[in-house]
Amino acid sequence: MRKRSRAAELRLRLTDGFGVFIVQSVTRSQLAYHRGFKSVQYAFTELSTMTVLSVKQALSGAQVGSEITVRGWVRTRRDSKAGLSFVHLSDGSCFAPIQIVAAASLSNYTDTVQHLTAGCAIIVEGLLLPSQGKGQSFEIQARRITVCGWVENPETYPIQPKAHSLEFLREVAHLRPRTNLVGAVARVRHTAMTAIHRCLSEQGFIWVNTPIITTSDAEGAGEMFRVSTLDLANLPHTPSGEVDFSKDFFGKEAFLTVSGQINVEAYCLAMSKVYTFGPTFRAENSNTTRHLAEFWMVEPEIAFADLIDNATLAEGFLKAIFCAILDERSDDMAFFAQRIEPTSLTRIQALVKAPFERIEYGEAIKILKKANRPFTFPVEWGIDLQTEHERYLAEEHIGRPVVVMNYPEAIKAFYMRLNDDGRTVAAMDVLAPGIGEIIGGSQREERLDVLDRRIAQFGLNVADYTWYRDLRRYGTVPHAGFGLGFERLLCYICGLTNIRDVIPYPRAPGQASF
RNA sequence: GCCCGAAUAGCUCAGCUGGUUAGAGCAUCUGACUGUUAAUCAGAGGGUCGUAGGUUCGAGUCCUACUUCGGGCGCCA
Repeated sequence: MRKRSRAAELRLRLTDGFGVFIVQSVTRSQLAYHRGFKSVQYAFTELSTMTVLSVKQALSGAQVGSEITVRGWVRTRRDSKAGLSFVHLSDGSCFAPIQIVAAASLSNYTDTVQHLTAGCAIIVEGLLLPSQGKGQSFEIQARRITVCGWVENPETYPIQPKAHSLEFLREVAHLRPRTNLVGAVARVRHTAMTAIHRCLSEQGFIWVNTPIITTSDAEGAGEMFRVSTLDLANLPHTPSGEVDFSKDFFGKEAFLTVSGQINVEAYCLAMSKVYTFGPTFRAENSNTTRHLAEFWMVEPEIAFADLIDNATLAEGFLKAIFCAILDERSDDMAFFAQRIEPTSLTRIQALVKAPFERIEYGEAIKILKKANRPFTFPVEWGIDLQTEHERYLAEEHIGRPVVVMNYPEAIKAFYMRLNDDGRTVAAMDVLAPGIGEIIGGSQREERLDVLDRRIAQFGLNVADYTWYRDLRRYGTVPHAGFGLGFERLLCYICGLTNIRDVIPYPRAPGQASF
């Protein structure tokens, strides 16, 4: 490695607003990269004495009366020929932009400030003051405004200060985080993800990083994406004409995971309370507003637990996430309630207060039979609930999320525990209005003999489940868990109806741009 | 995979049973005005009406195919 000259480094000191020094190294090549941007170099060198605040920190008012610096992207500019321009600046740290008051006396007022358009990246130094106008509590009286990056053609910049269609925003996935909506989703997504880790960790759960690549094609949760380094144009074959996967990278067929559950069960039967949380891949040709080919799933698994414990865990878990959103993202939630779905805020406020409705599958069937309405799919004990049935239960009959438990054994996975009635398994689904199934889980079959019968009954090869069966041979215990579709949860929280709007870069059949 | 719908300016849309030069709001540019709040007012620029065929004296409008997007259903989280 080439020895890097210390002299080639320019050390920059920035405060982050809490008085903590950040020392940042900028190499010669980085400076060369910025050679065309004089203003950037200028800003870097001048920043050493400035207090850099996020918009969120600035709007808190804690540093009112101080000279501060904020950096971000212009949302709107309004001019006053009387000698003022108002620039709304956003940096993603909170929902609200901060208002920059730019006086005509600024040296670059006419040639720069008056040409700022939506999307321009700027650095603003000035005095943080209580606002003289209505609509915001604090604003910055600019002393200096430096343009970091212009918008090369304002006429074609896609993000304008107006309502865009969600369909259009999906086409500009790289710029849509600059909108109110997608910015709010990004913050809520982060908060929900952080809350999941925090809430589980506080209850003693261990986060287990189950593999993304699996050689088990027996996970049974759907079509899988193949992982291979074989040359597709020149596949090796066995004497019998099959593709010879022994020549492949892993020496056998490999896929992207469709669930971490099987793997996390092993850690559950050692660590007691565990969860896995990561990306999950399904190669199903699903074209709906609630399916993605790549999505994130959190799967808690608890030992010495039954289905009731599982449902209780799921309820407390969802409520903890909702509470965190209400506590930490009230600004974004107010926006969703105002512009996206009026009930998005009130429904999760109500939900954290009331116990979840829990009904037996058999009871759900009775309710659906009594429903005074025609269903496309006839209702009979033994059927799997269709979307229309789930919607009726969650949206009309109950009016809020509902846990349906103990489904017929024939329609659920082999690993779910067979109930004493012999015809149902200890499975549960949490159904949310507008979204449908948000959680699917079960108590797992811990009895080896019953598990073996189930494997045979489902026509599965017992040899594929050697290590899974070991867990039942060596110190088996009742255990249970569930999977929560993270993006479906976000849809419910934000009141958005298309799952492609709550993940930064959605992957779906025929769709993997960006 | 199945069914339905849509495609007109940078964006959101209007454009009637086919008929002269395809409109509006926002955005952009110019000007006026104002401690403004997705400001307001006046003006200007901006279009191969998704693509390719067809019907017709004449197609943004009707027909066919294709492409892309959206919605519903199935599979599921």
